Amino acid sequence: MNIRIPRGTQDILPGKVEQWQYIEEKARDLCRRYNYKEIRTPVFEQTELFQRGVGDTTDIVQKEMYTFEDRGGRSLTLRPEGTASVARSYVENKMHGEAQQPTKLFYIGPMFRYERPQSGRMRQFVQFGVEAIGSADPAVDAEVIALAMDYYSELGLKGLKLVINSLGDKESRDAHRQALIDHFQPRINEFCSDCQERLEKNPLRILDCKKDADHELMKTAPSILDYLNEESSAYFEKVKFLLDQMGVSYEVDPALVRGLDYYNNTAFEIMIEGKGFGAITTLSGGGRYNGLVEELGGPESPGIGFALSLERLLMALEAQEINLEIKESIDCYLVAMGEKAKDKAAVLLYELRKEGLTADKDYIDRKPKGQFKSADRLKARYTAILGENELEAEKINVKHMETGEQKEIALSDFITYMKENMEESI
RNA sequence: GCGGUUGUGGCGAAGUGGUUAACGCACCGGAUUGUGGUUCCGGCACACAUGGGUUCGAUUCCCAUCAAUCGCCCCA
Repeated sequence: MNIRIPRGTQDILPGKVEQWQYIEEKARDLCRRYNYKEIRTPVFEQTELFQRGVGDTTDIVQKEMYTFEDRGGRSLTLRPEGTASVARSYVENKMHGEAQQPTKLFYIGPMFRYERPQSGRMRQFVQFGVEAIGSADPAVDAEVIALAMDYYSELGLKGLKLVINSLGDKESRDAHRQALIDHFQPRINEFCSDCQERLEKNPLRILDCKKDADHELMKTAPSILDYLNEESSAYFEKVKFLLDQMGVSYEVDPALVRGLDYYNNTAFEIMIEGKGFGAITTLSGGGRYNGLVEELGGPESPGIGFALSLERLLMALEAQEINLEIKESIDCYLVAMGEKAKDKAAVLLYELRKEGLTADKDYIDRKPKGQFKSADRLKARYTAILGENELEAEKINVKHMETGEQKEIALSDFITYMKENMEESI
C-alpha cells in the first residue's frame, strides 16, 4: 500500500457508518418537526464568497482554506463552513421573494479546513447546520437554539452547557471595540504577543486569552453587555426571556466571541463537560448574521443559524457510552448443500429480498458448519437449510437461531412463511 | 506554523546487536459424512514505516523523512 488516505480525512466503514446514518436521520427528523427544509449546495464555491462572507481577517480565510485554481483559471475553495454558501444560494435563487419567510433551511455535509488534525478536528469533517433567513424576530433565535439543544438531548447526551452572549448591532459593537482599545492600549505591552496583535485586529479576543487571564485589566475590561444600545439590549432580553419560558437553561458569557466576522447580536455555543474529548469542548456554535445577505448582494435579510460537528457528536456519544438503536441483524441466512440446492438457494434469496427481507447466503463454498457460523456472525434471526434431501422432498428446514427450534415446511410455502414470520415478530 | 508521543502479521501485543521474530484475538480446517456456543488439535498470514549511517552483522543503536496520534493557536 503506497497510496494512503489524505491527512485529516477518514474512511467511514461498515460498523461505524450505521452510526452516521442514525444521527443524520435524527437530524432530518428533527428538522422536519421544526419545519426546516434541506438544502444541498456545492462543496466548492468561488473563493471570494468566503473572503467576503466569512471575513478576510478570520483565521479560516487567512490560513485554513483549501483554495485551488481550476482549469479555467478561476479561484475556487472547498467550503470551510456552510452559512456563506446558504446565504449565497438564498440570494442567487431569490428566496427572499418567496411568500413564506423566514426561509428555514438545514444542511448536512462535509466541510474542509486545512489544519493540523487532532482529536475532534479533521481536515474534512461533517457539519449539520441550520439557517433561518428573513426574520429579525428573537423568537427565531430561540427556536434555532432550542433545535440545537433538542438534537443533543434527544440523542441522550448529558452535561451540555449552553453559553450565550450578545455581540450587539454595529453601533454597539463599534462603541465597545473602542472602549476595549482605550482600556488595553496604555498597558498592552504587558500582554502576550498574540494579544498585542489582537488589539488592532479584534480586541474582543483579548478577553479570551488564557495566558493573560490573570492580568488585572482583564477583570476590569468593559463588557459588551454594558455597551449594547437600547435596541440590541431589548433584543437580547427577549431571546433570554423566550429561552427561560421554554425551559432551556443557559449561561451568559460576555466573553463569548465567535470567530467569524458576520455575527452580530445573538451568539451562542454548546459545550460539553467531561472526559473523552481532550482539548475539544465546543460541540456547536452559531449566531445571528444580519448583514451577511446584503454583503453578498441581496436585499436586507436578517438571519440566524448554527452548525455542529457530527464527528464531535459521535465522540461525545461514545464518551458517554450511549448506544444508538441500530439494527444489525439480518432476517434470514440460507444454508445450502450441493450444487442443485445452491442454485435453488440463489433463487430463493432473490425472492426473499423482493419481499423485503434482509437475506444472504454463502458464496465461498463453505461447509455447512461454516455456513452456520456465518449465519451466527451475521446475527441471522432465521436460517433456512436446503440440501439434497430437502430438495427431493420439496421441503426446507427453517431454524430459529435464538431458540434453536427447527421446522420443516413445504418449499412452495417458504417465502410466504418467512414473510409472515417477519411481520409477526416486528 | 510550533511542540510531545508513537510506528512489529487483519487487529492487539512481547522481544533481541547475530542461526526458522514469541504470544493472544480474528480467520480457515479437523474432532462432529449436513447445524451456530464451549473445549481440544492443526493450519494461515506480503510483520519489524521508509531512506541513510555506525557495525563483520541492525527489527534492535544514531540521523533524516514519512505517517499516526495528542497538544498550542484557532475552531465545529
